[in-house]
Amino acid sequence: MSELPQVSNAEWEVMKIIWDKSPVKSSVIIEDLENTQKWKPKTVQTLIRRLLDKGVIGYTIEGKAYVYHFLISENEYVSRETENFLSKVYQGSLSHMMLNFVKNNKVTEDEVSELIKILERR
Amino acid sequence: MSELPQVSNAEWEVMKIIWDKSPVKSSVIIEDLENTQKWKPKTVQTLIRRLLDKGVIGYTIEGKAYVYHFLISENEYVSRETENFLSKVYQGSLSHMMLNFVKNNKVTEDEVSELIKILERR
DNA sequence: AAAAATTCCTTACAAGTGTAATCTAAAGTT
DNA sequence: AACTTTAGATTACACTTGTAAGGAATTTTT
Repeated sequence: MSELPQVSNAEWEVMKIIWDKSPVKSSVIIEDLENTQKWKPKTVQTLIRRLLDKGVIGYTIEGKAYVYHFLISENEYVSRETENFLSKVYQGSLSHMMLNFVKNNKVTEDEVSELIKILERR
Repeated sequence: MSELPQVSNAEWEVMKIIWDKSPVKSSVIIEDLENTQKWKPKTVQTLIRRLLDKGVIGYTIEGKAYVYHFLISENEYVSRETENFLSKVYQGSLSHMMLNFVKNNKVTEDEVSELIKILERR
């Protein structure tokens, strides 16, 4: 199902926190992004609201503030983003991507051994 | 230099053709995308125009029609897109991505051997 | 209780995007 | 030369996104 709502880049930053810390109060999200992204609290609240509207997150009320949680898992989104990216840039092929990395010397010696280890341990 | 202009997804489809066939007449681009994407000729022309405005492509006049060529290489864009993607989704780490692929069984046996071959041949 | 602070909801607004249609000028056809 | 076709330029228009500010209600502080 292509039912995953779109999540913009800015919204993605909010999702990272929610995936990480869910359930989480907005104050925590706001503080985090105020530091890491220099976003105003109002900006963050807009992003949270949009994610609610899109049905990507939900909340329960706990005393005064809302406590947010994700409704769609990180894995679903990561998978979709990855597929989209690979098909857009590398004809959908991970090997293509790897080839390009190697060809352009974008991987260090160490990383190469790590990658091989990961692949062999499969 | 972060001077690479943004290229949207739809524009990217146009670029793929231009990178592939440059120098190329608009009629060729239009026909291609009419088939592969079901886009109207006018839509494609808009995209071409925007790429011109952004300075991603240029043209020379040849008789009646323009002949387009890229001004920024595919490699530059592929690199940037890849970096953006990795840093957004996998904390900038190719190993992370690979780990995820392996963990979620997103690679076939064959692809694994191919990847290893690519890595070893480096 | 009044004042202040917090948190959510509503509104804003420009730039970018997807997806074209219309207008205009040049070139080809009759 | 008039007519038709083609291709670029201009205009359109709604939706998304980044980036907030203003209002309202509720809670906390004094």
